[in-house]
Amino acid sequence: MAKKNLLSESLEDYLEIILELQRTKTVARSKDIAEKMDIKRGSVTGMLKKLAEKNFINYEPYGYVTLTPEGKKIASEIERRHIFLKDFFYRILKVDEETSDRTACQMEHAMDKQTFKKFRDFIKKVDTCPHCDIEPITN
Amino acid sequence: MAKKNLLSESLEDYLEIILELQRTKTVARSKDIAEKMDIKRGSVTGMLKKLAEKNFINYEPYGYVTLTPEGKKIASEIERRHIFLKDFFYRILKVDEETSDRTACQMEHAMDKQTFKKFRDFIKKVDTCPHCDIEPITN
DNA sequence: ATGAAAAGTTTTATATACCTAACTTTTATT
DNA sequence: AATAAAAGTTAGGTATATAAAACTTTTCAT
Repeated sequence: MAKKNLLSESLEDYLEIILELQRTKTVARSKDIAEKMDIKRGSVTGMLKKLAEKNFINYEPYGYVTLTPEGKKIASEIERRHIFLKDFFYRILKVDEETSDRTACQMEHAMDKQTFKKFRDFIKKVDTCPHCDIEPITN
Repeated sequence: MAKKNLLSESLEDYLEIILELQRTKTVARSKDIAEKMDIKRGSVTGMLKKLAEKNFINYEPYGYVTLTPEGKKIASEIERRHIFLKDFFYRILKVDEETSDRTACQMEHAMDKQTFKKFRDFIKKVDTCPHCDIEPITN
């Protein structure tokens, strides 16, 4: 059985970005979400309503957005994956930064919890293993 | 700049499945595509029309479906990725087969050509390196 | 050769996630 | 306090990918 996520990839991205904005700007504003995602402000409102309905954010019209505990949990998990994957592509595989970021953003939604853990443990082991001195990858 | 694919993930999946059906059943039938993808027959028709319009398949109403050279090229690439990724999850990470298959299916669309090549080369190297004897992963 | 079953198609409808443009609320300036 | 600018919302519209159900074409058994 496919273990279906509660949230679409897109909604997970919103949570991730809201978390990031909370940290860097103290508060998440609709305009900044729109800018980060390169979409229009109007599109954000509807998605915030969905997230509020599912209880992942606190949202009042014209107010600021904050993550609920459940929202924060998911956002943190996605963010951790993003950071790990981007580092893997950028530092280990020597993919350029922009591509590393974009690819991480795609892949962070693709694995279930257990699979991602196995993946991360595997990469970490290889990365830190003194015998596994993988040659720098060349183009 | 995001190097945008010509095809959506969904359309790429259709091509991959058509290729597989061509091999296993000689010919790709609408019904079998629907079954493989767990969708309804009616939904297949519209997607086949799109693929035909973009010149990735040969399609005549009520006829059989075949891949054009361009379609075959893409289908083969996606299939290669699928096989590699599934094997990585299943054999190397010891993820169960169904999950390995599903995760491969998600990830096969996430990386651009160059990034995938680097990923594959990295995994291959670790997998065949006599010093990199990664302990079997335990749950 | 006919009629039923199977396969394929069409039409209408749904959900998701966007956009545009007009409108409202908030904020900031004077 | 008035008002202009900025931020946010709303309403209507688009594209993608699906479903349901009626309809058409093809295939197959007799």
